[in-house]
Amino acid sequence: MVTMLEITDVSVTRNGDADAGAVACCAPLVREPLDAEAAELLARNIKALADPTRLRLLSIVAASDGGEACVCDLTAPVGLSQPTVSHHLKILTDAGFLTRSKRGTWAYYRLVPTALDDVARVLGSV
Amino acid sequence: MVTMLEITDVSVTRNGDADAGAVACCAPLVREPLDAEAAELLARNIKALADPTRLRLLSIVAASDGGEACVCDLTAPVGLSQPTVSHHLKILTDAGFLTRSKRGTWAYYRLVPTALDDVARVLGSV
DNA sequence: CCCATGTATCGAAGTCTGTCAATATCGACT
DNA sequence: AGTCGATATTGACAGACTTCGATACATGGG
Repeated sequence: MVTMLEITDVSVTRNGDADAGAVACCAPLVREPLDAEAAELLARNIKALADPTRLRLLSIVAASDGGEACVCDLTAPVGLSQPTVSHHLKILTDAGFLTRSKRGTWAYYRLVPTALDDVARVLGSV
Repeated sequence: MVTMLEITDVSVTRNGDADAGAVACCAPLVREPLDAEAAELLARNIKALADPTRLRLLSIVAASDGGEACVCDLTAPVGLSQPTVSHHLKILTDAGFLTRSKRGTWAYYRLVPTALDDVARVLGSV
């Protein structure tokens, strides 16, 4: 699918407008009760993960060659339309779990290194 | 709210009917791509956590005296009606994050020790 | 036996979510 | 310019979710 191409443009879009990947906001959740605001914030991040398609997208991107994948590589594995995949990728990017870097006509998505670990750290007590 | 009472009935309900707390189903998510079935299962568990009220309920229960709390102790902190709180507690119980033990007219909820850690382990790569 | 209390269930209203087809946008190549 | 290919956005629709009031289901006490 992806032809050889010299890398010209590398505009990395962290997140269009939504809240940053400030996931590791708080203590391990079982340590002390969350106030309403912290709960709202954490829930918004977890909600981005609470979908089977998005979980698969994350794992596919992570396992892809070079740690990145374009939309065209992702539609077939999850078996959904291109707009739907783009929509899910936007949600994951806005939540801070993915970065988007456009090269030519392709948009390459890549895992944000610590984002998932941060959520894991808040949930778990280990 | 809770009067002293001799412990007679201790019928522990792990989960009424839904899937067990088989959260730690799979590898760390970024290790290898999830198949559709594993993603569906994991997403269902994460979805139970993807709500601010439920996150607060979990943390309040965890921080409660004796590690357990009844519904009457939980409605006030989250500021929602009793049916709504019961509903959220059922979702958390069905997902395997809480256990329900009824003593007298009260229903006491308690954290399932490793449930949250299991989810954290699947998400994180640490 | 009846009542009071704590909890669960039911039904409904409003909102949010996942999905697609259609369309717009952007970049590359001729 | 013109076209083609990859991606994003829009509009629409069905289904799920959150919440509540009303009600039913226990259980313990008079």
